[in-house]
Amino acid sequence: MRSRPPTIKDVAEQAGCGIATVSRVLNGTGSASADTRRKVLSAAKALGFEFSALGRSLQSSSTKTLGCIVPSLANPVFAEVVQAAQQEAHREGFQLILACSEYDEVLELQAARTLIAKQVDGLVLTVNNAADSEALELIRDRNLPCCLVYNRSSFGLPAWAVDNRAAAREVARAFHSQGHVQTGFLALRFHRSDRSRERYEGFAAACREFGMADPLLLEIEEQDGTLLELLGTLLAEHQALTGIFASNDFLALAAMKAARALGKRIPDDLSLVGFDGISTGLLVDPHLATVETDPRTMGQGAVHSVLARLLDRPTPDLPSAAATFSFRAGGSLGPPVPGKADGREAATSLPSNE
Amino acid sequence: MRSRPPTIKDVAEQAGCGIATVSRVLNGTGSASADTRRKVLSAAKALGFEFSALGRSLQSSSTKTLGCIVPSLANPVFAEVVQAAQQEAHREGFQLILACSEYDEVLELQAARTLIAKQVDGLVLTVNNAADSEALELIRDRNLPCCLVYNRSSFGLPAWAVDNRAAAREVARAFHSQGHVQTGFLALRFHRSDRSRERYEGFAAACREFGMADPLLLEIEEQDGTLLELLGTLLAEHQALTGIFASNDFLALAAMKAARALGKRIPDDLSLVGFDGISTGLLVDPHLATVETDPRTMGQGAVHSVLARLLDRPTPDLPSAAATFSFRAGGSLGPPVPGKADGREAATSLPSNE
DNA sequence: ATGAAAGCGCTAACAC
DNA sequence: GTGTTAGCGCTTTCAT
Repeated sequence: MRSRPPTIKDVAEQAGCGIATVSRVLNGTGSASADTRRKVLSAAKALGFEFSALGRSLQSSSTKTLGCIVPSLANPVFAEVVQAAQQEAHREGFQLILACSEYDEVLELQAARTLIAKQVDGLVLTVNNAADSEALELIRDRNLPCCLVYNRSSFGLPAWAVDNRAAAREVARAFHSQGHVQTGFLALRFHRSDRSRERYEGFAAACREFGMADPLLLEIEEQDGTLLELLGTLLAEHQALTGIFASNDFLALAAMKAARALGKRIPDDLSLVGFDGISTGLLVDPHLATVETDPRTMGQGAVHSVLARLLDRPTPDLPSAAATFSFRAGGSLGPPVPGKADGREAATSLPSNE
Repeated sequence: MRSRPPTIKDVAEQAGCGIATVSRVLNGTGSASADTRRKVLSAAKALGFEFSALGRSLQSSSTKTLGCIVPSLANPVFAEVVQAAQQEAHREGFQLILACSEYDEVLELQAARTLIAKQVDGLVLTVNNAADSEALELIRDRNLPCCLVYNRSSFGLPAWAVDNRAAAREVARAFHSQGHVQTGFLALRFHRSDRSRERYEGFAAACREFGMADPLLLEIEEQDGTLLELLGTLLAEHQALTGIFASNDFLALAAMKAARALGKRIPDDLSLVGFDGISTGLLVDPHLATVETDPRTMGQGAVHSVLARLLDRPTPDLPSAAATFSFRAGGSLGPPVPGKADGREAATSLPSNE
């Protein structure tokens, strides 16, 4: 049986004094005679007493807790965001309550409600669609300190975000300078991610700007289970494309795998560019060309912004748009090589040596 | 300015009734006249009232919150564990407070303390060294519902763990059946992870059993920054090894990259086997041979175990040792090919087609 | 220096 | 059917 944890009252009793004295001594606030102090201290130790954050929070109306909502931890980008956010919060004595929206707006709203009910002091979150998120609306209405991550600012909330359109333009520029004309944009859960759509729109606009063909939008709804097969089918249907920009690195890597299964050489038969800059992209051969972002800085920055508001500190500077990403070239991005792709011949080519 | 959120008292006042009535109506407990009900409901809506979990928890001494401690979210295995744990907790109406120990026992203990102070109803965690974790001791002393993940049972706590020794034995068996004799065990943060040590010990014992040479222990302390260089040096120093078992997949993939940079062909010049079964291992070419585990099942199961104890439900069955992993062969594991490794020649070999 | 008491938001036992 | 009240653990006046 779990015996009720000792309370301040138990300590007071054991020490033979009032609860106020215990509070004062243990918190180092107010004064006490050396004798009382000793008695309180030893009583507390004997009982294994620790303050309950509950009573304290109720009293102070501050839980020292931040809510954190991300779509999923399966994407390493969000795992890193959360990890960094947790660390930064911890440094300031705050805990993190984690919720995953699973790319679902209903869950997202529900999570926001729950966290608000738990009286979190602030929130850090990536929403599915910042422009019309009920969760954000709720938070804004409650006037709760909050910062977005990887979403562009919305509802007047601060945001640590990547400039998706500018980044996508760099990708288009890179494809163009390598001589690509027919490209595709590969997206997973397109309608459930404003990031993905911004990347597509920026890419399409830039392709036009550089005189390339409009990129083909290749949407995928399913999850990992059959992902490789779906990609295989998709790639087989669009042999004319010489380059594909994927909405994130994981998808790009999967596409690379699927393309290889089709006998395609990367980048000769098909160039691939991802988005995010996850470390795995550097472990494959050739490495994945991508838009590198910095999830750690984002997560940390977002917490910092929230805490600044909470603790009345100067608001931290948001990074300039240009500083939110950097393009990683080479590897899976090269000039298109004319001629029919063939698995056997491809196999005799030298692997890139980067 | 953020105005104080409305309390039950505000609603009672607005509805012209007592707070108990409000509580009864809004909680659907007890009865009320249709008229009162209507007034309360509309008052609550008008005020945007939501119960504060704080007052409720203080009263019920249950926070509907679970603590979760993992070493890091950088390892996808733990990211998945946490994600699954969060989902399972959510299904039962529980939230998750997340803490990362960063492979540090001090942080681990501190996290446990904080979570206990926050009055979490239970804990799910992976500790650095289960056998002598002060955090576990604390939790055990408090008699708090708790379940370990990826650690073997310790302090009498239930555990959803992989049978590291048995799994490592399968790895040794695989190496042996391919004709390997001189192998190495590559470990990151060896002394900070009982999992890693168990894998090594099981591997070493099994190598002996199969008549192979004792595996060379290759330890690495540093983090990612210079990881590839360190690995390159290490591999260059141990050219005699034909096979390496890495303590986790990420490390194995990094080793693969480093080996290639040295001009080694995988698996001809060097066979590699990882541990965990992260999805990335299937995206590289050749795929990574590894011990597949199921982090989602582990995370979910652990929460389930804790909740069972919390809600007085029958204790779920832990998986049998043999069911905690499965060996994935092929790909980066093949027979050792005699002859000096050379980058140029290696380049002309056919890539594996799995 | 220290104790008594109010009050944070809520639920439940008890009156009426 | 509904209001009053005690009490969950704590901090903080306010007396003494």
